[in-house]
Amino acid sequence: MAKGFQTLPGFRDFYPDDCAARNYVFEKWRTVAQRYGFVEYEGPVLEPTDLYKKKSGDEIVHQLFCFTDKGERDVSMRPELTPTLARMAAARQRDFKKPLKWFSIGQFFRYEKQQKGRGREFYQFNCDILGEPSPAADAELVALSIDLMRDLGFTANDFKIRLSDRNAWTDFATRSGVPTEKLTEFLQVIDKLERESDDKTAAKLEPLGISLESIRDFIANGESASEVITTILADLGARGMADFVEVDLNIVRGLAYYTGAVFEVFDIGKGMRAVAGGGRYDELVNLIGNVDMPAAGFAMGDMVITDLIRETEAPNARLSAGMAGAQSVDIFVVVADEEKRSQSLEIVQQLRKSGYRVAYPYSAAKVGKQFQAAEQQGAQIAIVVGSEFPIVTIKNLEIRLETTCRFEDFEEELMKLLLPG
RNA sequence: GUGACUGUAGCUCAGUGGUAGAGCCCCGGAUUGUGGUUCCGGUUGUCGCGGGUUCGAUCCCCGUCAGUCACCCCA
Repeated sequence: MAKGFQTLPGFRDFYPDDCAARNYVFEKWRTVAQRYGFVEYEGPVLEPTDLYKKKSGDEIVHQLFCFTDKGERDVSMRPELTPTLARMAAARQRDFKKPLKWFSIGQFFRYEKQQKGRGREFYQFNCDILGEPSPAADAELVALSIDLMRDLGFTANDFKIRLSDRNAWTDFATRSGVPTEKLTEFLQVIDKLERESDDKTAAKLEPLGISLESIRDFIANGESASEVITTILADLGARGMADFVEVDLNIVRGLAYYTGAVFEVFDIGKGMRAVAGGGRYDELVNLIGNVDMPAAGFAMGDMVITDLIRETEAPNARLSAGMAGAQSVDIFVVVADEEKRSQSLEIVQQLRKSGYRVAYPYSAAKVGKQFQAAEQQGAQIAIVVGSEFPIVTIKNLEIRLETTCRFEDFEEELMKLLLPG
């Protein structure tokens, strides 16, 4: 351990169990997105650094894995997908019917100090609707995130959606006389409202001519703060999802590019972390690709959600079941007599051809050991091939019931054993 | 980038100023063809790395690297 190589800080090895857990999450992401009619896409892992500077400013470079390639290009490992998506959508926007409903599952890199729920490499699910200005698109994304959480095994007791609308705040600011150029600064103050002391917040608000009380009042009446929120709530209510949603104007999200509704998937009681977040960004595609295209989307990272799954009973049970299913075989062929190894192989391949997951021992081993191996690999069925071949024994390992039959009939007998259960 | 805590077998951790243990895991076995229990046996460590104090350090001190957590940030 002291010698040899280790992973770089913030990078992970995925041993089979880790990989199974990761793939379980991926599978949920993918199936729920497809259930909503989203199609999958992917972009390059390496992009010109300017792509990110354009969106986020020059300081972003400190948090990028960036370098100069052999062609003297300034390049970066992607820290997020949205700029790539904006470029792709803009470049071929005439090729696609609107709205575009696209999702992606990919790996991202950020040069940051790692901590709980955050490494230098992670996977992220991105889900976006482009070319659709209606709040119906925002509601659809919220609904998708709710269904995703439910598919993972979470209930309304485990998480909630905190829904907000940046325009509610910009309207509020305008009414209150905040100059346009101070808007971003104002939103930053709102963003930090929950984390900063009242005194500090009040001090920051003073030069903007706004009182903390008026902010509090506004938040208290969030439900009626904007028409968009009302529309989204009605939409989600019609889906029977009202219980999951809470209007919370505290949410504005740090990003400068959000232009309308924003939301976060928030866990309840396990440390109150945001497990996913997103919102409307109607101007970003234009900024990156010079094409006007309204857009909304959200993203979920693998680290926080996996932590949360492991810490919550029902979701964790589902995860374990999913992992076990992915890592087990269906049938174990016991080579009881080495003389019959070639006949065993014939059976093995026939079963595999039929689509079963099949394992068998590579070297001579006692029958007891082989049954142990069958057990350990999660096989439901063992087929014993021994000296009595062409008679073989088929055993259902769960109910410990076995029958014998001729080798020619074993698949038929197999079905009988699998069905009664 | 800042701070706190931690760093002993593959894993979870004991331990003592005189060169180390337990459990789990893994491997083998329990009168030669039937499995989750049980029993027996076995392997493994430059005690994170470098330096210092000391007759001597895994244990004390400094540094470094790594990990964990918090802050910052969070696309």
